[in-house]
Amino acid sequence: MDELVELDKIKYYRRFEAGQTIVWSGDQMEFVGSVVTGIATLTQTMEDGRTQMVGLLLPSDFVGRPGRDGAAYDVVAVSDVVMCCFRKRPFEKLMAETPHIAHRLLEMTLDELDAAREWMVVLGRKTAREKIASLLTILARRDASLTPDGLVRPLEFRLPLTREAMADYLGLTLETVSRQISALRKDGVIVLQGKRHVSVPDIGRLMEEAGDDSDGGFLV
Amino acid sequence: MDELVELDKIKYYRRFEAGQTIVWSGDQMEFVGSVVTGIATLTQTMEDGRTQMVGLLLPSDFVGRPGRDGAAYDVVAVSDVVMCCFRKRPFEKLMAETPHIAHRLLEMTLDELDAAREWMVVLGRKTAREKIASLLTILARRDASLTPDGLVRPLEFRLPLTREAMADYLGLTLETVSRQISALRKDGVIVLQGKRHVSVPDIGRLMEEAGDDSDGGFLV
DNA sequence: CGAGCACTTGATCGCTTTCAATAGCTGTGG
DNA sequence: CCACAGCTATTGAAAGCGATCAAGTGCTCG
Repeated sequence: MDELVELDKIKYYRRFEAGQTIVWSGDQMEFVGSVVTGIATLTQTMEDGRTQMVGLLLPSDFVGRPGRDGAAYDVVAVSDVVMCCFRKRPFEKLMAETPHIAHRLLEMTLDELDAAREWMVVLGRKTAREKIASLLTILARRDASLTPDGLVRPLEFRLPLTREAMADYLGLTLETVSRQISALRKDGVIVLQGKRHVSVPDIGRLMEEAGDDSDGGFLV
Repeated sequence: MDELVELDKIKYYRRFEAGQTIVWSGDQMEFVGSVVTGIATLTQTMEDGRTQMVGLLLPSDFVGRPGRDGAAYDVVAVSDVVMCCFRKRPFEKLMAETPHIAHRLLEMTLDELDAAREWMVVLGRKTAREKIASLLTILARRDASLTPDGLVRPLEFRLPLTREAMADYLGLTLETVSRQISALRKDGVIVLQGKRHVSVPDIGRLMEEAGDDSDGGFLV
């Protein structure tokens, strides 16, 4: 794997604090990279201040658009974030020379496109309650897939996002997010320990609430 | 350009009638290709029948996911459609051998991803009126970019979608679409000749209504 | 202890949906 | 030629869901 050696030579790490903007929309991007630890968001803001999250970056997710100069969206660190970065020009050069990297990038971009389209259904057609359940399902799945041993029961995870960030992801207001989370808790779909720790007694139930065709309680 | 010759060898054309489903979600896809003439949509349907369009395929747009077996969405011909197809296996083989094709495909996928994210803002944060104006802006822009001479004024185009298809694109009901189109017409933002022919006296005005930061009346 | 922040909860408003009736168009068959 | 079915689109009235406005709670950190 020669290309990994080559990638190693040009990689470096950067650390960002929670709340810090990693990239400003419209700016030149001098690097591409991937999230190592922490959570970041991709957001678009309209002139009047309405904002919509268009991507949620969890560890292992790629950031940047090889071949494009400007950043299309703000990238904001939600928690403290460590990123593995490659300077853009050397990375693009390497990409041009190593087909394997381009292929891998295409795969990842297709995955992102699928995720974006899945999210369009959530935004366009789901109720507030279904939106919340959908987000929780995704977070639960991502969390479980990162746990090496596979199926952890009972399913528990920490909410990485504030109510406002969830609202921006879901096209809702933070008040509605809060109300729907309370409602799911009252109905026993989720159990909260504090404001940020969620446990899901029955993932199948949660997926039903999300309106997805789950018909099974298993992940992945 | 050797790869074009190779592509030529494996390409063929298929014709689909308006209303016909080109690909069923979940089915194996035996080809990839691109739209030559006509309009098709990518849609996702929930079990209870709610449907959301997640892509609009105009001439030159690519269809298919190299490296993936199943189709993720229904592809439906809105008008009569002619597609240029390549059998999937030979195409993938060619792609593996010719880095240029993989690069081109990555470019196109990044474009689609941008379009999907732009649409997430529309779905999540815009009002019904802004949604309609956004769709009309996109159609006007696509239409103009296809006209070889560039800037055609006055801006006129045929609406390729039914009210219901627009509703599915915008996450609205067809009644709301109808009402908002009527409202934009009453306010002079657009002029209708019949139900399907639109002319836009002032594209800047339309873009303002879309809530986008236009600050200029020029296209592209 | 008080300021600041994230969150919750309540009351009301209004936009979009829902339900329903009607119009216009096209094609078919008596 | 007209009647009628079937489809697309428009319009009206009423209902409902989420937004908005407004307190108030609980936690952390100075």
